[in-house]
Amino acid sequence: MTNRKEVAKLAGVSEATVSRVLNGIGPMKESTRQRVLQAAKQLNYELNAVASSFARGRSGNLGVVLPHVPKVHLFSTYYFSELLGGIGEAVHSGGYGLLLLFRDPTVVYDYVSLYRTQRVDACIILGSSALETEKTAVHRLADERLPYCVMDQRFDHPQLSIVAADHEQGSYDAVKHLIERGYRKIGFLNGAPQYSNSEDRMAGYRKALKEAGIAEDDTRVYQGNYSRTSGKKAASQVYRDLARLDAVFVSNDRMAIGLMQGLRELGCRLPDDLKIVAYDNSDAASFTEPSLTTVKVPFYEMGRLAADRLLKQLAERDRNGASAEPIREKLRTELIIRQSSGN
Amino acid sequence: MTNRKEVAKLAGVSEATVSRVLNGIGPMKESTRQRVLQAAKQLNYELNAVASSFARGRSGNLGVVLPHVPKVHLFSTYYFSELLGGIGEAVHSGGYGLLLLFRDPTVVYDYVSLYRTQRVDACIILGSSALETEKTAVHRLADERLPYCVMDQRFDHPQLSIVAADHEQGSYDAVKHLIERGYRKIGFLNGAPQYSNSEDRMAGYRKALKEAGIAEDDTRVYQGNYSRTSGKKAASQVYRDLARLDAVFVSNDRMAIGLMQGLRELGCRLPDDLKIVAYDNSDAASFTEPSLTTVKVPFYEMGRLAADRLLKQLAERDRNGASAEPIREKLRTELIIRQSSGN
DNA sequence: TTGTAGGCGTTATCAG
DNA sequence: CTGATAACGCCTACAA
Repeated sequence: MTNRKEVAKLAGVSEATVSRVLNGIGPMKESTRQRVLQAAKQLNYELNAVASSFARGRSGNLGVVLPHVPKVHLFSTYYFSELLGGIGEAVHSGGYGLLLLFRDPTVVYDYVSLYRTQRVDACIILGSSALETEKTAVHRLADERLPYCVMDQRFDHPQLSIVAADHEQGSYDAVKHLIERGYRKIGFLNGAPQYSNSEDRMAGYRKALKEAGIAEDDTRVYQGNYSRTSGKKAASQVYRDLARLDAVFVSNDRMAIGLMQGLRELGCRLPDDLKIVAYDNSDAASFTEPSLTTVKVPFYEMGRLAADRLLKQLAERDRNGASAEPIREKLRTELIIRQSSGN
Repeated sequence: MTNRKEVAKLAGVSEATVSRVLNGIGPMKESTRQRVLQAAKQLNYELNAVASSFARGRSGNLGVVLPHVPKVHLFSTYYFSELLGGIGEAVHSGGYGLLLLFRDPTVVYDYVSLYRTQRVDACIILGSSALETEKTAVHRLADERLPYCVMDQRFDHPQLSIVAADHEQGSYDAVKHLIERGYRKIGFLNGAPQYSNSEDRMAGYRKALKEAGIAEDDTRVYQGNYSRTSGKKAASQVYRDLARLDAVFVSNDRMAIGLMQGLRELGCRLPDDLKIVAYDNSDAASFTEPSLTTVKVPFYEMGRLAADRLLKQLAERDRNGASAEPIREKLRTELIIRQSSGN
């Protein structure tokens, strides 16, 4: 492995000059620059990223923490893949590395350790939940004023860094759409309760009902876990309650797809027998039969935004040592009307 | 940032001993071990990964090179997300880091540079094509005997490291299935030609026709690029040729979905008017209407296999300096029969 | 504009 | 079983 010393020798300059040229730092004579570049090329030399990181005390990586979800191919999920794509774009164009960090389900995760071991300069936490251990772990990050961002999970504390979508509003819009079309017996198939996500949807659902003067009815609320399978499982309950339901609001497209499959197998005709509004606007939403009326969430943009902000914080910190202000962003959703809601 | 020296002092041992304890290397007295562990915990000390990498001369990362595909959210693609998931699983359980490397479309990529800069110890190349520049870049990796693996792209040279699926066989099976059901006018909507992938499918298609004594007819071959949009575009041509077609074999599910959407908009009834066999067995295949008969490809396993092999090579190399044997694997596909082929 | 030199936190080799 | 010590390759004041 050819190193800086050899290049310096060949170019007839000091090692420091080699570094300056390759990092484009400080003023230098063009002729020197050329000589160094020439020598580097001739020797096939490039900066050793690990050594640079070491000397600089920064890894140059942004970490993305991924949850462990049993039996699910995480990346093949619209939610995660879009978030990751957005993050990737920002990280790439910011010149950082993107390090994927897989959570081990058996271990209490210590985010701070990622920084202590210097594997990342900042990190984005996906699939975070409201579990107590999780909450303390995130608080620890905030206490240490480390650059981090939690994705789409609300905590009560206003000083935590979070990029999220406004799921209460999104859900409200979805349910209101059904109400406006004249449906009043509206069920709700929600996802796993440990995400604030799910609570927010519930809040939006309730708000819309209340506003329309429709009494809530817990027996119309079904519980899934965002998987297609859970949607399919819910089908039998929904089918049983069909007489008491005009429509169902479903917390994501995957569950809605499962639900529709299940209902159809039970002999339902959709959307005639039941109107459905789903959530996410994944690719699949446009080609199910009937196509899904659904709430579009800008996951890609959320990922990009979070990463952009973090990189800016890092740059700022390197410039003047400023410690990070919390990132607080809540993005808007948009209702996409298709056939499943009876149009 | 607390470092080894402080821990050594607190534990009353040398720095070397601290390292040995934390790396679990060599024999040591249990009491010493405990003292060191105790001190480390008390000081909140953990090994600095960057410093370790530096001293060891290995980054501890496996890189995954991602192609740039304009206007496509790469991760939201069944193909890439499954591959990535498999790679992730292997890398994670192997204790390595997973570094995502985004190709810049404007730059000729030099894979060797990834190793020279020490950003990765090994890498997996996704979305590789048969372009000349790509071929030389990969050959360079092989010449340098670096640990790498190309995913699902065949090159003529038998010494290159590749994990692939047997797409010729898969395509053959698909077309044969149609022939066995009595269809003889079989079209083919293929993906972008710069992937060996696509050639192989073509070969399988031809082989099946030939074996059944069906004359080839180039006017029944349509060109897409694996995107849904391209499938939808092809719909008008296919529709025009409908009288000369019993069935179409489509190179992936996404295009098939686009094709079906397009055909339906033109007034086709599926599968009555046209039988379709697709490729990939993505999640969507089971909930399109009609559901897709398709060729299942073990992308996840392919990713895992490639990563596993590379990690083994790295371990081997660290143990005895052995330089890597090329990885050569071709995995089997499986035909999944659903409704779109007329069942 | 360029050179000198100290330091970054480990690993690994070699003694003891 | 443990300690001392020389790398590792680069960055960055500071000096010239």
